[in-house]
Amino acid sequence: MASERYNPQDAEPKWQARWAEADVFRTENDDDRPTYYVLEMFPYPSGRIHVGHVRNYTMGDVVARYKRAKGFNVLHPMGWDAFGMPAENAAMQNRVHPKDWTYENIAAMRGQLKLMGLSLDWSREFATCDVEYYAQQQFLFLDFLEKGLAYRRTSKVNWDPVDHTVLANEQVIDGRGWRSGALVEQRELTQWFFRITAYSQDLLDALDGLDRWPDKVRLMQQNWIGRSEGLRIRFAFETPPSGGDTALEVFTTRPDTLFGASFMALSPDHPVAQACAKDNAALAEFIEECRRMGTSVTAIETAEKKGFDTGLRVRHPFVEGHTLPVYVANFILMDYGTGAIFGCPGHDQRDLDFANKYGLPVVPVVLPPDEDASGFRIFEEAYTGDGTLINSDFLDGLTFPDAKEAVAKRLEDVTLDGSAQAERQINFRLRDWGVSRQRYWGCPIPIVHCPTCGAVPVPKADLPVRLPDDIEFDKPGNPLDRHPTWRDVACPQCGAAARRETDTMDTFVDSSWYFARFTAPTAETPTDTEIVDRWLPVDQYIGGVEHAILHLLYSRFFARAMRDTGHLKLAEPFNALFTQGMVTHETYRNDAGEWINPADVDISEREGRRTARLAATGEAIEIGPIEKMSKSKKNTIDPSDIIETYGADTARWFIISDTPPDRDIQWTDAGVEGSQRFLQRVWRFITDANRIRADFSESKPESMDATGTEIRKAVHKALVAVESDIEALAFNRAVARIYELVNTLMRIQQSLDETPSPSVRWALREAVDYLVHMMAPMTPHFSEECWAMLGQSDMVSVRPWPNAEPTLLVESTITLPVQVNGKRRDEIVVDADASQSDVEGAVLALESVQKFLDGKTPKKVIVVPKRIVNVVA
RNA sequence: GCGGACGUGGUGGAAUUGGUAGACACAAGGGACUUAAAAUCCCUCGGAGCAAGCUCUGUGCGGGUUCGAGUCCCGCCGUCCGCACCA
Repeated sequence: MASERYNPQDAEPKWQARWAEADVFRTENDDDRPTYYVLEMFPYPSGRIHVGHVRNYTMGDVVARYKRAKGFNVLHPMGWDAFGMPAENAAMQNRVHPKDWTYENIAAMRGQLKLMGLSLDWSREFATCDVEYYAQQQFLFLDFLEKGLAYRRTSKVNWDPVDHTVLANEQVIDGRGWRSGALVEQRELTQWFFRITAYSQDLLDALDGLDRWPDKVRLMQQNWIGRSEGLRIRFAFETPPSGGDTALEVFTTRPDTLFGASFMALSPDHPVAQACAKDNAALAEFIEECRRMGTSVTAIETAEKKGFDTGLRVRHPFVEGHTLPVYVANFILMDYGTGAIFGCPGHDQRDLDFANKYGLPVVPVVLPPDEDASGFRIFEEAYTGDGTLINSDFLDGLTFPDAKEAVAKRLEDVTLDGSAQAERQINFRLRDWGVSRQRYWGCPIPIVHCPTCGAVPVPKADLPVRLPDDIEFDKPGNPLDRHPTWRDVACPQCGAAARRETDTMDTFVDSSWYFARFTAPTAETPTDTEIVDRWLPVDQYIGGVEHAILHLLYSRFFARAMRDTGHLKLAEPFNALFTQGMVTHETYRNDAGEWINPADVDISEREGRRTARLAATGEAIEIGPIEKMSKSKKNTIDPSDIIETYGADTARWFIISDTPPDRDIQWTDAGVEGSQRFLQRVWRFITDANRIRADFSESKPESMDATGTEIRKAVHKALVAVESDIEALAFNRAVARIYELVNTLMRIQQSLDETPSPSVRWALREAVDYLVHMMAPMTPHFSEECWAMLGQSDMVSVRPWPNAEPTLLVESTITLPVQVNGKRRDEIVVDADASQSDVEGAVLALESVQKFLDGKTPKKVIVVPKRIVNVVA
């Protein structure tokens, strides 16, 4: 029976096996065709794939399959971002080795991904925890070290005293460790850094050239890099502090407000503050208090501006005899600028709050354009806008850019202790990237610490530094520190007893260059320079917007650092970036307020009213808001369940339908079932068409009849539309085009008589052929099954994309809407090449237009060729 | 606080970038087929007015530019996101 249903449970494993057998998705590096590298952000092997992965990898696969059909040599690899804390947490909780846990998860997830029918070159697969990969990363580290792009210094860190580890700022919640809940301490630790700031300006400038990145991401990176131009000014101390410098340096972007300065403020960590605290117990206590306050968001928002007068005073650079008090203040950051500011209360809100609290003078020096100088006062609100200078001696009357320039010029020429009192400076918010982690499950930093030679790089001949397998997780902290033998080595330089560096690298390092490694995953060096330059930059990178800053910025840094160490030739790794939206789902709760998984809920809808019940017991369930899928709200869907029930193609089709791929998509059962129904509908259509279509060997009739032409026009127009939609990653529009085409074709097919003409039969053959091709990137198994049904012996996955015939895309006549006074009143069919005056004449003759003109002559007739006609009465 | 994005039927969303608003889909309602269900097919579906062709109205709100505005400009309202004591 030809009307059998399409059965994905049989078809999908069959085609997956056929693809694997023929090895059709293996990519060779030496191939004459143009290259196309499409990459989706590789997953962390948590154990199960989630629907977000399905969305991400389906989008990439559509592009990969489409580009392959378009004649490109496509690189579409997959790997695993496999180092990281969850493996160690699992080790502590379940007494499994992080390595076993990780590789088992990878095996499970690889199996799940294979069920999706992705056209991946699995021969290039690797995990970042493979020693072959992290060994190469250690080479890179040594090369960076040699170039000064990696270095070591002490730095303040958030230290969790219970877990014995450093925490990132995001892992500190209200001053406590996110896992342990312990009060976080500030500790000075010696840490390894990558000198990302060496490229601050370049990373910023090059954003302009990334015109195929979302503006949003570029802007976020721009803000993150945070360039500001200003002046570094030295204020002479009236009486220098003990052992300190003779002048205090500050950075400011508002040198124009210098005459409004009424105090100086130091960070509690500023050397001068530290020095003063030595003989001032009260100040030492104040500094301690500032430290305890913490860095959490709420602490910062609610904290009162507080200060402590050190008793020191500095001289105003322009006003002879005028001195300013020096405070230590809790709102000054040590790691921005110089860790010291001059406070101008009139034009900075924080400075104003501070000045009001401590009774310091408030002198307005910038007058808003619409204010009168004599009446202008500042009380509770600082004026931060534009204006002209007042109360400022030689600056009076200048606009504020001019004033900035005037101050800079004058201070550059004034000397203080033999050097200029000020210099222009560009400051960045971006800081060097601390990569040390006190963790086991990461890439070991290839360094040996020798009591005499210091930090000595492990010679390249001795690489890799392998992670030892025999470790214990019985105590918190880094097990490498407690390993009985691993850390004890001879110094590579002097041979004396020395210790290995036990810190491992931040896992963001692993993901900063994996895209390069995919081009030659077994090379003896980090990259094969010959091959990597052929593939990079990645033509299309696809992933979540949550990586807009860190991962993408680090990767851009790595490309530059790898270029400067000879591993690459380019600076920008990703030519085009696409950030996909999240997957959301309704939430459900029972009477007790517990979250319920969608799989356990039955939904019914009558007269627009939706109700939910627990499938097992019939208990009423409350339907909550639609939210991002999360374990905590239990509103997750397991892709494996969906694939088992409906097949991968249904899941793939659903996830790219309807919603634009950069927006959040709502997962609904109804939507999935709709996708399933559509595939069955196409199956029926092709089955029916197959009965009446012409044989593939039959030649094209000399001339097409009207119905044949109608079919062909619909098909060829859909083809070019689908092409441009896929090129634009507008998969939802491509899907809508295909729906439209199938509707049209089915309508025509239903109206055919018993024995259609040769033209129609031939057109129908072409129609199903093209339809199968158009759907193949989205629903590959289904398309193969259709292709086989049409009697083809090869696979549609290796077939070229069909060509549209230009003559079928143009119409000889067009339908123009006719407006009278901007309102649509009628439409008119005209020749495509009709002259404007012909169109105008025809429109004015229309009865509908006459009716609205009411015998009068129109003032004006606007004819927009091939668009619209508007009659102005 | 600073920066940015968005607002279209019951729902997801189209709209060739200033030219027929609501393509396509989901949901809902009605009908056909069936002993029945599933599956499938047909019809209706922004609002108001008449049975219907038809008319008016309609893209968060208020103005403006234009022959013509979902699209451009100004001012509000709302939602979401990023950064945040950055001098």
